[in-house]
Amino acid sequence: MKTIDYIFIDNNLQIPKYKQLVSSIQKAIESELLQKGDKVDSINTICKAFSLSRDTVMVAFNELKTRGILTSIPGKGYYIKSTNINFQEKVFLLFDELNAFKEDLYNSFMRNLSNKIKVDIYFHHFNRKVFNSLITENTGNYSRYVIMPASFQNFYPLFSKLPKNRIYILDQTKTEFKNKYPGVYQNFEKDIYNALISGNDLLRKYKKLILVFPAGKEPKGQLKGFVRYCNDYNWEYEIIQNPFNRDIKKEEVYIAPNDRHLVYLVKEINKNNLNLGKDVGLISYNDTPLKEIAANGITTISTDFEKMGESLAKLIENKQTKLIENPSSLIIRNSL
Amino acid sequence: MKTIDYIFIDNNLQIPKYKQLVSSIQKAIESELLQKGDKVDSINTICKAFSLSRDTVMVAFNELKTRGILTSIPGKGYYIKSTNINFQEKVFLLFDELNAFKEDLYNSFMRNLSNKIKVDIYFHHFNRKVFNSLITENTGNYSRYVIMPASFQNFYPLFSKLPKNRIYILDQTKTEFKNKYPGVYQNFEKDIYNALISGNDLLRKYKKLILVFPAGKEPKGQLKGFVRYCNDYNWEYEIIQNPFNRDIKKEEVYIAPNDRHLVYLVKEINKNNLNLGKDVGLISYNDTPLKEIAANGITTISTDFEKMGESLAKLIENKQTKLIENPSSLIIRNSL
DNA sequence: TCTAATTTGTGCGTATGTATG
DNA sequence: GCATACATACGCACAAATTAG
Repeated sequence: MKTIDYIFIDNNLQIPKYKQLVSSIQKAIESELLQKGDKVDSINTICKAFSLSRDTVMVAFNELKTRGILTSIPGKGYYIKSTNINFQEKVFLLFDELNAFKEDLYNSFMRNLSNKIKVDIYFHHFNRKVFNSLITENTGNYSRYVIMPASFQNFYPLFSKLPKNRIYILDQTKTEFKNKYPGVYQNFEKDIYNALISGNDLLRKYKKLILVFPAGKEPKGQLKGFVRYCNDYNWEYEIIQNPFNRDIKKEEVYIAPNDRHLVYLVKEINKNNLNLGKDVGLISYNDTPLKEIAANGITTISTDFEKMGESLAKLIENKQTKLIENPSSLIIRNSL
Repeated sequence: MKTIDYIFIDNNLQIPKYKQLVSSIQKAIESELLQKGDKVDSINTICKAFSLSRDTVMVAFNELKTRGILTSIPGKGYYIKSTNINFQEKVFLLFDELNAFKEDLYNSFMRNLSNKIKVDIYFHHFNRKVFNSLITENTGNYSRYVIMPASFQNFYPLFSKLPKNRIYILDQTKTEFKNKYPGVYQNFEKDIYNALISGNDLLRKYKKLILVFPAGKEPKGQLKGFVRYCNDYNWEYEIIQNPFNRDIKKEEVYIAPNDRHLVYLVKEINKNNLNLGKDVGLISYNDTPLKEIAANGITTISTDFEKMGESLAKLIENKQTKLIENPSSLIIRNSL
């Protein structure tokens, strides 16, 4: 029988065998007995050599895989992928797209996470195929999976091979999987509804509300909440796909979730010598520092991305399984 | 024994041998070592030359056959049928940090890249250890490496195991490795120098230039270019680490590369009833759409991130090895 | 081309101890 | 005392990938 000199298993010890195996490999890396790229003995040889169950070795190797230390190639074997044994956890973070307010979310998430946790970031760009392949390709290589599903439907089957209780849904959720997966989400419908109510006094000087809703990436809850508010409070309203070539009239309020639309609207309002915040109202979505000084202050409906990052980090650090609704508010500035 | 110079098999590598064989042939076609119609060495010569099993070679050749790259003539041998290889390019993209103007750069890069190329994005957060481990851990997993080295020194040794001619330096470069690696870079010193010259007429109404330079992440070229301009044009100048608690006086111009400093300055200027663009000047760095409407328009020194993404995509698509200086300009708005 | 050996990956069943309510 | 859930450990079978002869 082959002798393996870097693994030590003691049956009488209190420590579970698979954990002894994990720390054996770690120590072998520390003492440079095992180096990057080295092949580790196969599951079968190890379980025979130490009379362990195949499963026990598998459990140990899987943990090392989720920490990024080992990698496996079916039919070939296990290899040392990284000699950095400091990370206890590796997080798979799947965003929809890179944009300005992700900066706050991501930085707050990283700041609130202990440095024993490593985060890899991916983007699916609202492309279902990319979304699918990123998840399936990275299955098994991370200890936590944080996923921003955008408005994709029916993606549970993708999760079937991910470890349960290690999945977190970010930003969006549906009633269908409430209480099914933990995470932090925006209640889009409620947020816009309540934000508009809290702006009732300021809105009174206008006659018509216009939501700019391109209907691609935007969450449908926004639309629902807007329509519900308009109906409940007897507003004349309109939903448009974009503001371009539109004749902007006095006593209109525009709600523009997209920043390029926002910039266009501000410029058009100035060009037509309309007074922003008096003749025409403007409400933006997702706050960034610059909106405080843009057009003398843009009123914004925004979820608290700092808080979202913090809540997510806490969920992961403390292994909690809550579903947290992220706070949102209307930040009132001169544009309304 | 015959020497075969276009096949490379490494038994210690984690990649299956037949896959190494497939990519050897592909790379030989790419580099025009093998051309359409060429005869490939026979299965027997290859399996003897590299001590492989006959089957291993067969598996590789069969895969190349089903992909339409090879064709076989019984009794004669294998021939290159098509040089149209569509093997999946994977790009390793290492950014410094996630921030608002990366959005433009990244989106333009992705838009200009053919969609068969996959991009994984990483961040080193100006942490040298993270920078090192991300590169070493991902060595061998990608066909292209795009690296934003920030102001790190002496990182060539890290590149030794990366495939040569597959490395691109982004955003920063040093005279030391000009002409060594292709890429797209900002000439920070020249850009700020020329931008300020192009603003000479507008600057004339002020007396003192103040650069807000936190001296951490910011490239030193900015500082050098600023000082050189001030000396060449006889300006009174000052360099401060941050604008907080500073008494802002008339006839001062602030150059604020950091957006939080920018927002603070605008608010302070308003609070002190100073007239932005008349009493006090303000120049920002890195343009984003919102800066057009912030404080009635913020004058900005900015490299063209759209162009940077486009140039980078073209370098990769066309396998060029140029080092491109990205265009930069002073975008004049009301704040100066 | 066929057969065989080795390896990872997955699924299912079983058993034991421990913690929780 | 009982039911339940969870972690640990073992055994077996089968699928799919890799490599060899």
